Amino acid sequence: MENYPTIFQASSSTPAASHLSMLNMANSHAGAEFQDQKLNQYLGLMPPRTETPISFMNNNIVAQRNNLGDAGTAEVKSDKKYKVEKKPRKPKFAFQTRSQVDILDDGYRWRKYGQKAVKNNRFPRSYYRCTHQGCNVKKQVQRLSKDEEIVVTTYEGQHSHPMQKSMENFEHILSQMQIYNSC
DNA sequence: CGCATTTGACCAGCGC
DNA sequence: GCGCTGGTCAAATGCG
Repeated sequence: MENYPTIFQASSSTPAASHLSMLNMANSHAGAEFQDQKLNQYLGLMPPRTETPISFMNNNIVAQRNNLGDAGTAEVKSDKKYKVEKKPRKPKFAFQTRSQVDILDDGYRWRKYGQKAVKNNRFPRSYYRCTHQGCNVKKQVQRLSKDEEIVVTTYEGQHSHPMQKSMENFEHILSQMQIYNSC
């Protein structure tokens, strides 16, 4: 399995706290300052396969990215029906959250299009696509086998539309993160 | 009825 | 070349 970087480690130990609006920071034009100035800067310039965590916001939240490239928008059609992305692929952003539930409400609507068993993991990986027309943002959701409270959500692409839910969720998540990080 | 989910099949990439 | 694995498709099914 590819080792996607973990952008955030957050906690939402109750289902009611599973809103993750901060995802928008890394994937849309919603305009959080640190997205452009810090996150993109770091993420765009990280050397290949760098494992060094980069801290921002506070010392307990790390951002990492592998070098998947950013020229991956080109797609080719195989001789059959499948659309296959060329490599290098789009940048991916992984969020690691501690949650009882797999489905994190990040303010966007997602449609599940696949599920696969993962090697060395007793939990399947689920594949989701943003249902907004023209927006082909994808995400994968996977629960860790060694710690089944940890849910890794991997985002690919940028939303081309505003999120459909209010930013209240974001504040809620931020407070959750602060609680988590103070532990 | 419309939309979301499930699930088996298919395809591509990679390592051996 | 072959097998394994990840990613996607699409028909069937479920649900409000």
